[in-house]
Amino acid sequence: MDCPSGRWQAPPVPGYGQYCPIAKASEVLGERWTLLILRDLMTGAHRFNDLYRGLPGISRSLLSERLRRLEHDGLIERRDANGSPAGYWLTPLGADLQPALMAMGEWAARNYGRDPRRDELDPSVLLLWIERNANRDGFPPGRLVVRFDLHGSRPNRAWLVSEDRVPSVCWDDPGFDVDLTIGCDLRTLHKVFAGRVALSAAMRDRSLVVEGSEAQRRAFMHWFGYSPMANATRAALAG
Amino acid sequence: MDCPSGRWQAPPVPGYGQYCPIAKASEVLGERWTLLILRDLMTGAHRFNDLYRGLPGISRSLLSERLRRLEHDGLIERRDANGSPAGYWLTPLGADLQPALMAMGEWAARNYGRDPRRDELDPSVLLLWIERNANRDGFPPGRLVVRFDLHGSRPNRAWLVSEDRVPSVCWDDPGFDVDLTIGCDLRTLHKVFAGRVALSAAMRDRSLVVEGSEAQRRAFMHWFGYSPMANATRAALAG
DNA sequence: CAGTATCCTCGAGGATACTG
DNA sequence: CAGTATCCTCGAGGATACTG
Repeated sequence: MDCPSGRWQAPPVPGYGQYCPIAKASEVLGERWTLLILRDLMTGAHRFNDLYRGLPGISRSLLSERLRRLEHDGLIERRDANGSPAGYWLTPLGADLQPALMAMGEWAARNYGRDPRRDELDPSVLLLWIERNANRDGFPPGRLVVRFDLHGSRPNRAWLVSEDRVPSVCWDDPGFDVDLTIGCDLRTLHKVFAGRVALSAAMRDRSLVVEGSEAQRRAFMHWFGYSPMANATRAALAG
Repeated sequence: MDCPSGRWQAPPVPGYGQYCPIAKASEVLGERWTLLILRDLMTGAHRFNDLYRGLPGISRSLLSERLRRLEHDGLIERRDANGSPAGYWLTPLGADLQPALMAMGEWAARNYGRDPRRDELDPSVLLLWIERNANRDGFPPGRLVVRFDLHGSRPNRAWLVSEDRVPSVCWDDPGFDVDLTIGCDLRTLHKVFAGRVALSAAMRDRSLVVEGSEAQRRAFMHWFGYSPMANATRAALAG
C-alpha cells in the first residue's frame, strides 16, 4: 500500500457510508476505467504504455491516477526496476476479483451479444487483444511472422511477430519473410475472436482466408487468441 | 424500453468504444448508485420511496435519473397502477445479473471484512435490511411485534411489526403489545446480520439479549434476516 | 519510457421549489 | 405518494507542456 510519493492521500472518493459488500465493491471498482484496467492486467498488460495503448480515450494523467488508487486500495502493486518484471501486477486481492469480473463479462456476453458495426471496432485494439490472448505454447520456437490483411479497415495491414513464443503486433512492415497471411474483414475477425463464429467455419466459408503451409495453418488454429469470454458466448449461442 | 415521457433520450454516457463485454457491463452498471439500486431491487425494494430510503445520500432526482436509465437499458421495468404490483421490477436481463452481483459482493465480503466502527453504521438502514431479508415463512400468522433496543444508538428503539408474515420496521411506538424484545448494540446486530458472529453465540454471551416466550425466541432464530452475503462471510472466516 | 504539474472547462448532480 | 423543473456549484478530468 505504499505509494510513489510515499504519502499519497486518497482523494475522498465519496463512499456510500453503507457497511455492505456491494457498496464497498462499488467504491473500489466503480470509477470509470477501473474495471477495464483490471481486465487488461488480467490478460497480460503490465507496463504503463501497454495499458495506455489498450484504453483508447483515457488520458495519461487519468490512467496514472487510477493506478495509484488501485495501488492504494491494495488491488495492484508496482514492481520497479530491480524487482524483476517491472510494471503493475495484481496482488492476491486483485487476482481474487477474476471470478466476479468474468461473471460480469459473461452476463454482458450472454445478453448483449450482437455483431458490431464496423465503426464500433478499432483494429489496433482488436489485434492487441489477439496478441494478449494468444496461446503461447502454440507458437513454434524461433520466429513466426503472420500478416493480417484487414479488408476495408484503416490501417489494413498488421504483422504479428512471435519470437521464441512471445507475440507482438506491429503496424509497419517489420521486413521479415511472412510465414502466414490471414485475410478477412474486421468484423469477421472480431466474430471469431469473440466466439460468435467458429474459426473453422469462417475458414470453410472463406470469410477468413489463411494462406501458408499446411503445418502453419494447423498451428494457427492452435495459437489464435480468443476472448476470455468466448466460451460464455458460445454457450449462450448454443443454448 | 418505453419511458415515462415516451421518448426519453439516453444522455450520452460516454462509452468506451470497445466492443468488449466488460466494457459493455461497465457502461451499463458503472455509474454511481446503479449497483446499489439493483442490489435493493434484488432484496425486495420496489417502490420509489423504498429505494430512496435505502440509499441515504442520493437525491430524488438522481434516483429518478438512474431508474430511467436502467429502464432504458432494459434491466428494470416500471409496472404502473393497473399492472398489479406497482413500482420497479427487474426484467429477466436484470435478474440475470444476480450471480455477477453476488460474486462482487462475495469478493468484498471475503477481503474487506472487518468490524465496522459504530459511526459507520446507520441504524435505519440496518433495520431496513433486516426487514427485507427476513424469512417470511418464519413469522407466525397474524401479528407479531418485536422491539429492538439498540444500546447507544440514536434513535435507539425500533419496532418490527409483522402482519400476516409481512414485516415492516418503524421508529415510533406503534402502540401494540410487544411479543419479543431484542437488546444489543448496533455493532453486534450488524455482526450477526453480516454473518461475522453466529446469532446463537451472540445470545449465549449475552451481547444480544432476547426476551420473550420460549416459542417466540425460537421463532426469532428462524425469521431473522441475514445479509445475502452472510454465507460467503462465514465461509471466509471458517476457511 | 513513464509519468507529473498546471490550468481550465463543462457537465454531473445537489438544493430548492414545484406538480399530478 | 412519486416524482419533475430550474438553477447553480464544484470537482473530475482533458489539454498542454514539462521532467527524471
